Amino acid sequence: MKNNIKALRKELGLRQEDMANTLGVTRQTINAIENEKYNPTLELAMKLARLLNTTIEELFILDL
Amino acid sequence: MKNNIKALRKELGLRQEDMANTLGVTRQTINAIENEKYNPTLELAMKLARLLNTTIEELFILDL
DNA sequence: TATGAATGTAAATAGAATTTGACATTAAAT
DNA sequence: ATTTAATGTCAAATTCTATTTACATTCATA
Repeated sequence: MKNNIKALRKELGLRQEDMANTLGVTRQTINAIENEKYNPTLELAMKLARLLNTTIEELFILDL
Repeated sequence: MKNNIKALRKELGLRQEDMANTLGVTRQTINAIENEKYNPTLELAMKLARLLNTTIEELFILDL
């Protein structure tokens, strides 16, 4: 499961902490998802996609 | 978080147990997701969407 | 090169997803 | 009306996600 959160995040000029605050999670959670430490829940992933003005399918790539 | 898994599943003539088997989870997990008992992980949600020939965005509706 | 801001990371813990096993309910068909 | 398949549900145990706290590392810039 890869993703391009970091690229999209930087396009918007946001820090991990900014995203964490607006999504109501911690900075470490955002960091862990960006660096593919684990799979987020669907709801958090959808909020992430919405914040980054994109879709789940464009944000996350299920490698299989 | 609503979804239309049941409708799409029946269009394909699949049972909950069929989906569970192909996705490598238990029937109870499929049932719980269909009946909105909890949010699945992103990976499972993506596999579900792929199995049902649709996208996350069309399968799940984040009510907010 | 030194300083601060942003990011990476780790361990412990809490909390939620999923499994297991079992039983109840519904739907379909005989 | 019976039987069987399919679905709904529940409790306990397990696995994994997510939080918290804390410290290390990278990166930019003075």
